[in-house]
Amino acid sequence: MRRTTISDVAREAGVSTKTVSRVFNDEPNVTDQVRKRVRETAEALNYHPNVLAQALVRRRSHLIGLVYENPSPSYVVELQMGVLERLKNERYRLVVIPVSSVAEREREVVGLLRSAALDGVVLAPPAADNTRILQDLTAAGIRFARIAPMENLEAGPGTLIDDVSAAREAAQHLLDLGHREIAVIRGDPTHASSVARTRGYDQAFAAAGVTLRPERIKQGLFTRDSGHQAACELLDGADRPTAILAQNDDMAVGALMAARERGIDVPAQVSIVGFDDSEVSRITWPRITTVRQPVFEMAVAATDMVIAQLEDGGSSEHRKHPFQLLVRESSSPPPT
Amino acid sequence: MRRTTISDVAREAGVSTKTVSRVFNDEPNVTDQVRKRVRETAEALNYHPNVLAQALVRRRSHLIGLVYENPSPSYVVELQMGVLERLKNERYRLVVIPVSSVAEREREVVGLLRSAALDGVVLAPPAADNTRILQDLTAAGIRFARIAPMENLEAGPGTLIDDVSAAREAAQHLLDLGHREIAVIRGDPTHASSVARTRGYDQAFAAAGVTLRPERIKQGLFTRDSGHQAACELLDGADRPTAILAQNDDMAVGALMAARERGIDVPAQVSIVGFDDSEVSRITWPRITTVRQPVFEMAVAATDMVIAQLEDGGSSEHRKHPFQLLVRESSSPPPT
DNA sequence: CTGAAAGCGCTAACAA
DNA sequence: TTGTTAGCGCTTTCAG
Repeated sequence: MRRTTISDVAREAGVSTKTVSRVFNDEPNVTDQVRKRVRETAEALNYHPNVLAQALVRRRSHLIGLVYENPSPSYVVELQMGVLERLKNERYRLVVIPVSSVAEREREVVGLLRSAALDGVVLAPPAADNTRILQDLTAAGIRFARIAPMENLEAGPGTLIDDVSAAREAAQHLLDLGHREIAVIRGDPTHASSVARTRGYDQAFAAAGVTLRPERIKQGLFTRDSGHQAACELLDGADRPTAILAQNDDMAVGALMAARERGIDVPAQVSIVGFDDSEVSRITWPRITTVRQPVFEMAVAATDMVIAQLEDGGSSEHRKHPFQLLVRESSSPPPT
Repeated sequence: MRRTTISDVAREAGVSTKTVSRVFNDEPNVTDQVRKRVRETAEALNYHPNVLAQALVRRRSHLIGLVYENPSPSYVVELQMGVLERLKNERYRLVVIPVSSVAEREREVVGLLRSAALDGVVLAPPAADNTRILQDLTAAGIRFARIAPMENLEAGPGTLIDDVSAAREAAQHLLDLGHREIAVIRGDPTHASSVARTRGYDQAFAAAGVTLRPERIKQGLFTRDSGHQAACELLDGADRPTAILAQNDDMAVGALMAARERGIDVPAQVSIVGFDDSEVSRITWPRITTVRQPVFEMAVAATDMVIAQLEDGGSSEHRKHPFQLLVRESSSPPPT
């Protein structure tokens, strides 16, 4: 049993295929009478246009990709929900493209996207900063918009945030509380935001005349496990810091768990500050002081940019998003 | 600047399009010499096969959908990661299809899937139990596999779990600890698992001769907020239960937060037991006692079933997955 | 207002 | 081993 095609309907309704096409695409120049007859025969024959054939001839798959590298599930979830929010009530569908290591696979990524026939993609960090990927995408004619790009800003539109200032405020918060024995858990160094956040922290420390001890700077990977691991080392060390600055909330949660395992009270003995305002930062106890990144809204905006390019050329302007320090229960003055 | 097509390559390499096609599809009957020449001209012309044209003629889009209704983000995340895990190193791509209300939109869902040209779909509850959707899917020739179906088991393959027994064990755990003043927060009644879990609870209560007070049975929606809301009512009521059984972990987390807001110690004053072993159940404090559902593995298995049907007909056998009671820090004997 | 013919870019079937 | 012919199911001319 073959699927019914447009010709079946045309034959049955006694019209040409073009007329059926017109009816299904709400084009003018068809009498209401014919329109009705076509609709009815289509219904009777259980006809549904073959979207692949449409896609081929229209050169549009109506597929939009979301490219991400997965260190932090909560970040990805918000991103994805944002994209889906914008795609709701649109003809476009979301194809999820997880990439194990953008840095290593930059050569393959665009092939991956091409083989999915994507009309456009939303690029999360660190793909958003990868020069090679941006070039290849442009060459392949795949529209894109970026989440929080920090480099190659002229390469295409994106949703910007001021990671440096946001990080500075997070560090300043701890300094204001009186902390001086501060430790830092950095994120994946291949993510530009990690570099930016480090710079922001450093600006705050420099302005306050505080110098971090080298052994108090730990390298994480934006994952909870890496945060846990780093925190273990920090908390088991000879003299424990009074505060930990983690470059995202997942690592902050890892640090919180490490403290809990050791019976170290947060925030009384150690303050913890995260970054992002991920879902997880709100369900732990104590809830984690963090800097809100409007990830959801940024994803909505980026998707909007992709659609705009697809529909009407679209401008390539960036959009700037605000951050906000959220002081919660995981930070307090250092123990006296 | 047009995209290069297979004919461009054929002309340039002095062969027929079919030969180029053979080369790109690794078919036999092409001399190595020709093969090489074709590869080189393709490279020089920057040729990439148009996957939409391939899809049209092969009647295969290589797109697999994941259909879900979103009450619990942590559940969806695990599901999606499972699907992606199985799709890794496959030609298939994942299209995410969130559905606001399966019950209300059952008529539209298959149209939605058809318009995405999906080869197959993984159906999460409650779509997995929707008779109409299963029928339409079969009629449309879209392969599917289901996550934890509870009804229409003969309609197609799925990954089964024994929700009733799992729920019984969760309830039994509280009874064994000595609890008698137990409250229940139910999940969305349109999900069959909610009904099954209720039955499991009831079996345990009946066997122990315990009768729940009607006002201690609250209706939730599987969301954290709904769990929070229900717990507020339970904890503010005249006489507080000594234990709360929530039908998933998100609602359990909501209950935990409600207890915390009121300064009620968990588990000393109130025990809380969840369901699913979601990520969130492990990062709260206390960690939540729950019943592990191997959601990730089930998603892998379901995806496997879809691919099997697509590749080689595939059997339509169900696969059974085990559950496991995980006793953690949120449950203890009732206060004396 | 309607339809015939010519593709979109590819592969299947068959012939050479 | 290679090429020719005919589609896949739709839309786009452009003529009527």
